[in-house]
Amino acid sequence: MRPSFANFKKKALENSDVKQEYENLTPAYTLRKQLIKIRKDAGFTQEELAEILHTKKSNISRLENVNSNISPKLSTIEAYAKAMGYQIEINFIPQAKQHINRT
Amino acid sequence: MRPSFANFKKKALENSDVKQEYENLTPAYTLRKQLIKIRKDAGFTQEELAEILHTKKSNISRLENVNSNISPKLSTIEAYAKAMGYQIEINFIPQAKQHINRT
DNA sequence: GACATAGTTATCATAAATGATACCATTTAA
DNA sequence: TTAAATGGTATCATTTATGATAACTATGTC
Repeated sequence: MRPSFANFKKKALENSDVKQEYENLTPAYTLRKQLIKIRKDAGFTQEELAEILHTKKSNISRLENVNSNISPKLSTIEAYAKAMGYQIEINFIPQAKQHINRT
Repeated sequence: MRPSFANFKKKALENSDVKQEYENLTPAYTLRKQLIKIRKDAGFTQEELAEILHTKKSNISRLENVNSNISPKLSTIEAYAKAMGYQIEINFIPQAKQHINRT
């Protein structure tokens, strides 16, 4: 395989639906979508929420944006939720044991 | 009121049942209790968990300890949970509107 | 076109979480 | 009574989230 094609394949996989679906299951991704939803439902813009939290809209954007690779503090999520009229609840779900798939 | 007694009352209130119950409802407090529970249920010591997470037991203690006033990162909670065989799930619960209590 | 609104991205400074080390308290077993 | 095991506390260094500012895209309205 020529290197250029290998490189193309690698980059393609990075943006593939497989990776996309995998990332959609990540707590961080789910969280951001939830944050955006409760803000929109409450009828606030990023700038309005920022003012309530005494911060700037750019910071709210960074928090909500999927592309940002930060892992927010629990208190940040709490404050965001409270400002929009929500409490947060964290549940721990037992993981199913992984086993090798023998086809 | 003499200052010494005022000071005593202040310190007493800080440790009162009222404050205790109030803090027990906080997500941070609930979280720590949940963390400790899943670790104990899985049969691990702080030191054993620390080794899995490539860190030190003192850091695990700080994370679990109620007296510590840190607000952990989401990724930290995730890693802890995963190491003990759990996934985390964050739910947003609508807050009941506060109203002034007119007695 | 000009203008406002809503959100994004980049950068830098600051605050806070985390890592590492050391030491202390308590409990339990030899 | 020692010694090991478990957990807690304090401190410092490092990493990282957050705050603040500025510039940008995209959209809609006049």
